[in-house]
Amino acid sequence: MLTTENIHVAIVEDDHEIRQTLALIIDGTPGFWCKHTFEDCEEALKTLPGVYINVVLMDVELPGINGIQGVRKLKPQMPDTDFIMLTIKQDDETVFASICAGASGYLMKDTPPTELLKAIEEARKGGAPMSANIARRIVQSFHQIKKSPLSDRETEVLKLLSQGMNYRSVAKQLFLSPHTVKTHIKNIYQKLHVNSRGAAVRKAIEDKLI
Amino acid sequence: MLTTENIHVAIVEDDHEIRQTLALIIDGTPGFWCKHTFEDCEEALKTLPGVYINVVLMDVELPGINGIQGVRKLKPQMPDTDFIMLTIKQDDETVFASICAGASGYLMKDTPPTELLKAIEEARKGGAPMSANIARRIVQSFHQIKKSPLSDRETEVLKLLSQGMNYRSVAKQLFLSPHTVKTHIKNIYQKLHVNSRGAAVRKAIEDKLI
DNA sequence: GAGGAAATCGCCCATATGGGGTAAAAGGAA
DNA sequence: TTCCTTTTACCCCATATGGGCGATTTCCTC
Repeated sequence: MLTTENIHVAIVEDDHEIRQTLALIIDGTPGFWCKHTFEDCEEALKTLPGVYINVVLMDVELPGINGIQGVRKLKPQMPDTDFIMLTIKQDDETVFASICAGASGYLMKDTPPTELLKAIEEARKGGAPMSANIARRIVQSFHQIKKSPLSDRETEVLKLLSQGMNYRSVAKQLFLSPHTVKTHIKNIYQKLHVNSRGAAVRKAIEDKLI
Repeated sequence: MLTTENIHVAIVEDDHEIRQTLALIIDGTPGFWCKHTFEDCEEALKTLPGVYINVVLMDVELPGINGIQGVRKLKPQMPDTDFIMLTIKQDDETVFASICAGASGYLMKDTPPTELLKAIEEARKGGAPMSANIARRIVQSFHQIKKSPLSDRETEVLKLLSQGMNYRSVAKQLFLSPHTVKTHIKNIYQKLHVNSRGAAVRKAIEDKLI
């Protein structure tokens, strides 16, 4: 019965004390079982791919192969295992790199034990546990609030262009003269500092204009 | 004293019953105050920019201006206000569009009252409250492990195209004949099922190919 | 060793594109 | 009021583009 089975946890953490503390928290809680602890990724890479583990707590700042590189190597070999990064840093780069590498969650090292256990459960359930400020950072990376340099009409035109339409199709769609469409496009290019469809579409998407 | 002040909440939700239920939950809880309710974005747009509101609960599926468009219009005028989307859908597009529009959180409509209130507080504290599976979707959007249908060369060509280069420039850059570049582009179009620069660039970016 | 992508190069041709202009009406901001 | 932006519309013209063909070589897989 998977639902009543313990969650199998592994820890990769170079600091002896923290490692022991984490292991004690996990083993001291019903439903959790700390199966493996590693001092570094090199050790983890030797053992983890061959064993059954649900959640790996992975320190980010590790000597040698760091936690992010570790996840990048391990995740493809353990697609059903969830990786939760533990870190003292919370700069955007580290957070994103971890997530891109395949981590499911991202917690600060000072996360209280109860939170940590909840996070492990949440990761197992398919969630993406992360400290509130980290979640916000990720969300903010989507925001890009700066307002569009393009007018509504121009945005509309560019959107259609990005769908592969040409002057005539856009004109027909928007009930405009092809000449007008062309004027809009010229203005779009000026505003975006580009001079081709490809570059315009790219810039528009990157800047979330369309 | 901001810390002891009630959290001022507004609701935009077309379903009468849900709207009343949400308002009751909020007004029935110490520390929360439902200041406004709206049936649609049009109404909300008239009133909200002029009032003091901490958190807006915004239905996604609204008649007329939908919740995403609503947030896009409102957020720039209310940068200190947090928007939490409420939805029955959880498809990737909707989630991402919401977040890009400026939403801070994203909850399913069946979120229990206590969770909802926690989410409002969390948003106010600078977090990004979202249902576990939605958080996971966002995280997964970073993963994107699926391999490209384009060959390395084609990817290279498309990347240059997206920067605004034409056949000749690309050819020069890659030490190829313009004919070859054209052939690559034709193949790219075939593989991506498009027939123009704009659409190719768009698809490539959306599928994270370049 | 046959089949199939990938990468390279070529030609023809109708049409789309981008850059250079001009201009007028409507609406908001200074 | 004046100025600017937006939206609409038109002109000319050189060049880029996309679709239709075909071809060789290499390399990988079956």
